[in-house]
Amino acid sequence: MATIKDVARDAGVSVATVSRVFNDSGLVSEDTRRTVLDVAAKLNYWPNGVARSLITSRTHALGVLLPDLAGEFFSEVIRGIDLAARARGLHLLVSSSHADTRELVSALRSLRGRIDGLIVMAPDVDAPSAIRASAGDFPIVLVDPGYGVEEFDTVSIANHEGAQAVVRHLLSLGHRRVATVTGPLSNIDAEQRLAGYHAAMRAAGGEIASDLVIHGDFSEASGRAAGAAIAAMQPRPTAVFAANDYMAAGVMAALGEAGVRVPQDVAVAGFDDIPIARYLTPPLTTVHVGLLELGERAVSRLVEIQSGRDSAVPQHDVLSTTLVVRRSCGAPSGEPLMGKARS
Amino acid sequence: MATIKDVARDAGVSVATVSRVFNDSGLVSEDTRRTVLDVAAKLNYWPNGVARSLITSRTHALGVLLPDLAGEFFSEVIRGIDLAARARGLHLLVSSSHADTRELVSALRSLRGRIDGLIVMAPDVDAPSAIRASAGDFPIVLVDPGYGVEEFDTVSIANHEGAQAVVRHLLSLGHRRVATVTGPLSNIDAEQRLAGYHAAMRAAGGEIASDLVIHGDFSEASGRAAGAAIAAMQPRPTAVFAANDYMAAGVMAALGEAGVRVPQDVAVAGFDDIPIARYLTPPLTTVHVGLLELGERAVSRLVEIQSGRDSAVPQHDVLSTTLVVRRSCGAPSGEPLMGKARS
DNA sequence: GTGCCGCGCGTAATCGTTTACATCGCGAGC
DNA sequence: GCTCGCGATGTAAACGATTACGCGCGGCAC
Repeated sequence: MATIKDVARDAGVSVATVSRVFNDSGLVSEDTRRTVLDVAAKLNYWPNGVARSLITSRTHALGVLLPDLAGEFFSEVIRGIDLAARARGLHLLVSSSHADTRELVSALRSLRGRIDGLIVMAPDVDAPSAIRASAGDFPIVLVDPGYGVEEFDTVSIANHEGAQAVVRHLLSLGHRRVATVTGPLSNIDAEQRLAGYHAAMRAAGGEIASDLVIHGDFSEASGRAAGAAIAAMQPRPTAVFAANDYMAAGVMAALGEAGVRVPQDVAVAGFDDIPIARYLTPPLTTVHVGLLELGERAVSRLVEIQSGRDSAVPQHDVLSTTLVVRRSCGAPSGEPLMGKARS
Repeated sequence: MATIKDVARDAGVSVATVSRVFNDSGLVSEDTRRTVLDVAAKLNYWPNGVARSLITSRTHALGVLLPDLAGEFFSEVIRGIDLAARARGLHLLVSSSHADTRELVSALRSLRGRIDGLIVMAPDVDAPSAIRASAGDFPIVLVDPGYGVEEFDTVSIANHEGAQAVVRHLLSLGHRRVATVTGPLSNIDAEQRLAGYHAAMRAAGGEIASDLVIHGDFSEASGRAAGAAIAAMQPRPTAVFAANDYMAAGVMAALGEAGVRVPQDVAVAGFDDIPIARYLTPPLTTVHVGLLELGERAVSRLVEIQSGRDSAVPQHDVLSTTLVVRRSCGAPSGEPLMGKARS
């Protein structure tokens, strides 16, 4: 592969001039400029990004650490990040499936010097301190972290409000016996969504009972199990709030198999508004989370920090949610059937 | 951030020794080894990846160029790549949403020197030559490219066989009037799947008629439109093969709204077996494509080429498909309802 | 005692750029 | 005619690592 020296030699100029041509740093005559560009094209030359990064200490790449890539939740988040990064001419160095904190630390290390900033989605509670300890000197934004992470910039989801809104909606439709299927207990989203459920139930006179809280793990399978349990309960709840859409899908499938009709016999609602939610039968009432925007905000915050503006104080951005009423809860739908198709 | 020099100074050794410690290249006494490691830990030192890459010309990163990140198809492919890369200690530099070939070329350039190999999913027919012209000196694997790309290593999907198998299955259930909804004409998958449909129809005595071929664009919306059209046809086809699962979902939704029952009135089948396929109502009969394996094979081929083995001749790997019978086609299902849940 | 071997380590070149600083030539101003 | 200023270009020092090569030294064989 041709280097800057080859181009300089063939064009009869110094490497500095070639460099200046490729960096638009003016002060090079139109003639030499053209010559250099011609020679470069002939040699298929393009500046080596790594060498460039070494001297400028800018990589034009952002690191993205995710716990997983499966499912539409992560898929949408990373898509949002990609869109935002692309708009700013940044590359993405992704790394997922970090089972434990140790793996996360080793991933962090190998990113040293390769990225200008980092976006981390770390479900583990002890992750933040590990990150602080082993990260390089690049800025970091935590997406959807736990409580009380003061030291980092964060972007999170208004889980509590969203859950409250959807449960309040179910109560407003006349339901009193509203069950919930939770996510894994250690997960912060799950915890906050459960708290939102409790708050709404208390505030609006829902029935409070421990058997109405069914534990799941965010998977479709756990939703199915919960759905089967709900179908068999005596008396049966008249509504179910699942802490994410995948579990809601499982609940609906299990209810259907047990001969329980949705929404006539039991209303169902989910959380996240992943793309498939609208394609389920019946279309799922859920809480819309701007997953794309989550990524956009993380990237833009990172760029802000880098550019020096506003660097000192970590900011805590909370993404608000919107209730999306579809047919699964039995209320008149607020959304046209063909609307908002995401292709 | 501490550099190798800082560590060398504090540990009272030369930079070469520090380097040797971090590269396990033997020939360093246990005592100095320990000292160096201690000092490094104290200074939070870790070798700078960029500097390392510059001299070794190994980046331990793979580039991934995709047309898009949306939807479960791409999501699964990239997940497969990620899994395979992680298993080999490689990072992923992803870049998506390349509307045209020009954008692809500029992305390719900026990858120069930053990756050890490249995986490209380029739907455009003219892409391969553009890639060859502007790529660096790293190996390239094309995933699911068009016909006749002899110069590159490729991994593709057995579209023709898969489509033939599913259509043959519909015919074996007694259907004769089988419609198909195609993908965009320019897309190679769409073309091959349509060819497979035609081949099966001809071979097994299906009804051949041009109005049975309905054009779509792989989006759920186009599937809905096709479904509405099918519901209104006289006489109505008794089965539909949609060229991907998203369109099949749209077809089923539109049929349902038109009061046409699936599978009693019309059998429906799709292609790809994306994760949501099993959660649709009824669960979708489709052609399973090992999307994860697609990624795995691309990565392993790249690694093979790098390691020098078997470098010369481009290989063309074809991933076979499997028919997955679920309830949407009315045949006895081959899959237990709870089976194969992907979490 | 001498020569040789090999371990442990240091010196310095190198990777491909960017960029501060030096240099050169040339027209303007006096 | 001499200096000054400035635009265009070259020289060389970084950036942070890896690694070929060389060197000192202790032990062993003769």
